[in-house]
Amino acid sequence: MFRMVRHCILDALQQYIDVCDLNVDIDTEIAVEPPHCKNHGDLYTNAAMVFAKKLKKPPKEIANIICEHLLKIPEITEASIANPGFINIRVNTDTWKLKIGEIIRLGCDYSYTNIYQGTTVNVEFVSANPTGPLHTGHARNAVLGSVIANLLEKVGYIVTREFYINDLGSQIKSLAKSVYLRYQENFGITVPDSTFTDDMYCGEYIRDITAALAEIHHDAFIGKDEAEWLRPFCEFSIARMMDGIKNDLAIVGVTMDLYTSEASLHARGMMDRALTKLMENGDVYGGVLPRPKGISNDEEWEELPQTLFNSTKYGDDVDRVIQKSDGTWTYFAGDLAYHLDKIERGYQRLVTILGADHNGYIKRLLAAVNAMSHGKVQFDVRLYQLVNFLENGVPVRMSKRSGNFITLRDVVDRVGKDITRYMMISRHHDVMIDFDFAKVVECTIDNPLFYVQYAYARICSVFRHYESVFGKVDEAELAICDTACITDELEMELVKALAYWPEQVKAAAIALESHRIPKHLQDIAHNFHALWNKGKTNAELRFIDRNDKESTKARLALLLATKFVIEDGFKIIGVTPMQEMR
RNA sequence: GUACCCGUAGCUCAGUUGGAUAGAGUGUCUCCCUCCGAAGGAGAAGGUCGUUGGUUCGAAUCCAAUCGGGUGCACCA
Repeated sequence: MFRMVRHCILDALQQYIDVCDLNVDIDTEIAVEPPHCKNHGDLYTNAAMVFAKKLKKPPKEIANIICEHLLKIPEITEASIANPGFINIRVNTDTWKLKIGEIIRLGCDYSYTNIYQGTTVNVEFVSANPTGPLHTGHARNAVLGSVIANLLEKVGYIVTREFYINDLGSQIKSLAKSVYLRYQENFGITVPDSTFTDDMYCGEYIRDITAALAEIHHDAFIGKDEAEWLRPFCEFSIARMMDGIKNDLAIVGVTMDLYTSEASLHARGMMDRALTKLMENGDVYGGVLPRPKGISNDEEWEELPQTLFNSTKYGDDVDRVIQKSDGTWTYFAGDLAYHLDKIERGYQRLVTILGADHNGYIKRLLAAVNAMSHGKVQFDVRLYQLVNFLENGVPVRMSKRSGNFITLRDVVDRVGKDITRYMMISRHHDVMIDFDFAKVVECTIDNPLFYVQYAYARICSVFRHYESVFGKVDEAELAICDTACITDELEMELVKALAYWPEQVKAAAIALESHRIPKHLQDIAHNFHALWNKGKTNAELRFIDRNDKESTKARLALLLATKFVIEDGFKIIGVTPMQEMR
């Protein structure tokens, strides 16, 4: 219905003007939506006013043309113009009700719109350093990334979910050293905590790695030089940490398609490739950077000549160092290499999910991708605000090194996967979340997720009741049953809400905003609960009428469609629907 | 100092990417099960969309200032 109106608008204008000159994206630039005020009809569009600006013609003239076309569509019963150029549309009731059968036939495919037709997109998310288990901040990243990936698939993208492993650098060495210290303890060598320097890791999980190491290698590395044990300890620690991270992801329902390691990029000479690529553009030069404003005057700062990327040309605040004065690569060089790797793998679009603490990093990443892909790859970085973790209103301090942090596993163990996922995505990614353990646990009843779950459980309950009266439900039969008895205002509102669902999924995908999905599910659940309660006072609206199988089937068809849409929404956000909640 | 984000009902947040009379949940008040699940529903009350200008048919939304809060600002990863 929504698409039909959009295409009709496009057709209307094509007769009078060359639409190519307008270059309008009919899916994103005009609104075709249910109006806030019901008096305005079923749908409204602002198309006439949008085009009025582009064509420099009066909105009402354009509105007239569009209305004429809309009225040629048999399903549209009314199309009128309101000041200053809104077009209000009414659609035949039977046409709305056809959606019920359509939803039952299509199931979860109902919300699929192939507007991006197989465009390839890489969604990089989590990418936690393999120096410890995932914590609460990663939980938001993981859930957000996975839902965005699901949404992109809904609009026709071919999605690769990717995790970047930072397995080079000083943090990994610190990890290996920490493991080595604990390893010694397995053989009676006491290591006081003071041996651990600030940059080392002394969480309990280090002992888990150590125990496994000692079992395999026994005391082979005791008393040996660092040069001998550092490399194997790095490799072993990373492998163990990544196993743990993969398990952590699994318990929040996240599966990656690909893990790419920084070390492998290094081994393939990707840093050099990236440097060469930028040199070809003339974006590399040797120079000296000014002292950054952010570091205090007490700190040392040497002005040394280095290899720089001219990132300011692409909107960055300052140019960035690729190679230090001693010729070694910077961390940013690794990211250049990684993003060149992604570009060369042929993705048409890249999406990266990062925590708010990376906000200073976005501009240089955008500059890098823009420069290396010659502006041909669409690149979106989504920042999410940090999760404020509270225990009865008191903020929990977390430090990765001391090992004093709440892990993702802790959260899932206490509140479960579904509540964790729902909490992490039900708010806009730009807004901070207060995640209070005590509240989340004690207020599960108040959690909006349960409101939707309850609607779903009630629907399932009706189906159980139906089967005890009329026998097994035949879904194919429901898909084609006569819906003439569906006439009540609340019933029609539910039908229209279901009809609107694919549009909402599409909009959420285009905006990369996962929080819209739970919001719309709540709206649908609300429509359903209202209808349910109306049946309490008005017996004619009850779903099951023992004396009238035909109208019972029609109402069951509506419920089945509602059930499918909730299932679809839950699938997108990765939550399991509950058949019963007793 | 500077970059990015936030500021909407007592509280927690939406607001479909500039649309019509700004909406939910929660809390307060009043009602609704002889009944398919009351973990629900109907209604009342609650607002200078931080502030001030600007852009236009039209602004919570865009722009410029400004106030308050958050997160960052390496040649470290």
